[in-house]
Amino acid sequence: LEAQIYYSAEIPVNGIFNERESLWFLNRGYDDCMYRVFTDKIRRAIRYDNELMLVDIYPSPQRINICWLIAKPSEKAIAYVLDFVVNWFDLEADLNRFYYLLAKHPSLSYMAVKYNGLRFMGMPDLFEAIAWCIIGQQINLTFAYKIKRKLVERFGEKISYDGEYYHLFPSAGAIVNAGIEELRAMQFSEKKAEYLINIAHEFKAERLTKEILRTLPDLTHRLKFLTSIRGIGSWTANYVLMKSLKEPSGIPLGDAGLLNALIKHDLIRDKNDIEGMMSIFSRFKGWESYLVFYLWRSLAPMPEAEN
DNA sequence: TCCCAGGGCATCA
DNA sequence: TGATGCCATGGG
Repeated sequence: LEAQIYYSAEIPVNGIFNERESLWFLNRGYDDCMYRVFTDKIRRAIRYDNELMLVDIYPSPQRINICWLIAKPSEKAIAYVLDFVVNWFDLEADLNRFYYLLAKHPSLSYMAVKYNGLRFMGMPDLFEAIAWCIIGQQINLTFAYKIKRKLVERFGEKISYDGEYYHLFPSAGAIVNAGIEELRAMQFSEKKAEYLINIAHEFKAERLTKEILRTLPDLTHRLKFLTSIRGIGSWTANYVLMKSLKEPSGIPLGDAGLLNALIKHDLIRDKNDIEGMMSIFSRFKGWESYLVFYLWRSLAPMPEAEN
């Protein structure tokens, strides 16, 4: 039975795009409760102002098609969703610039071929990105997604469609009303519960927004601003800037996966080899976060053998 | 059992 | 911008 489609739109892609890599990334074995992956599309809920939407997103090499399922969206909501998808899939980057730098590196040049067309997957919602970092600090990803799901199912809005629920990440306003004990019961540590509620207050009071971060002059100032907030250290600040604000030079130094990938490629001696790490990244000015993303990618097996 | 997970902070020197 | 202990729990 065909789903009723109330509106559809398409976004052209700037250059090469490997849609199978994107789908693989979104469905790589973790239980992310923010979307549902089908063989050829992703379905998720998106809110703009007071419009609650459910969309199917069909990625293909030349374009991404979007279909609205629940109701006809307003013009502003359409524009918001298109911008959201462009940021989520990083459709505006010119990957050739990155591949040019990769080609000059003897032990990393293979990535431009093996992961050709892989685009940096972002996290457009800044509050979600920070909350996700707080949750994920120093615990394994499986457990982190488990906690995230509990938080989302308890405090987030949801849409019921075709027998499934589609969730929105909780607003800061919803988390402000959570108690430490309630988050502790969801297996947050005491500190993480404190951090998250405090950060929700910062968002609700609009002392922390994407616009404020964009207004700051450079990466150094943005890092300093973020790390002045309790619970946000260097790793979280860099991760958030690259995932949510498309900061091209963000490097989550100290990241366990990043260090493992660098050691695996024999690019650093050990996890304390800061100079070795800076030496690698100095070759990728303006594309540091892309290198991080590709190094993370290299830790996982290929999605299909014939790739 | 022990160690490590997509860290950060308090404390001590 | 030193080193160490602690937090929470699950998987290898």
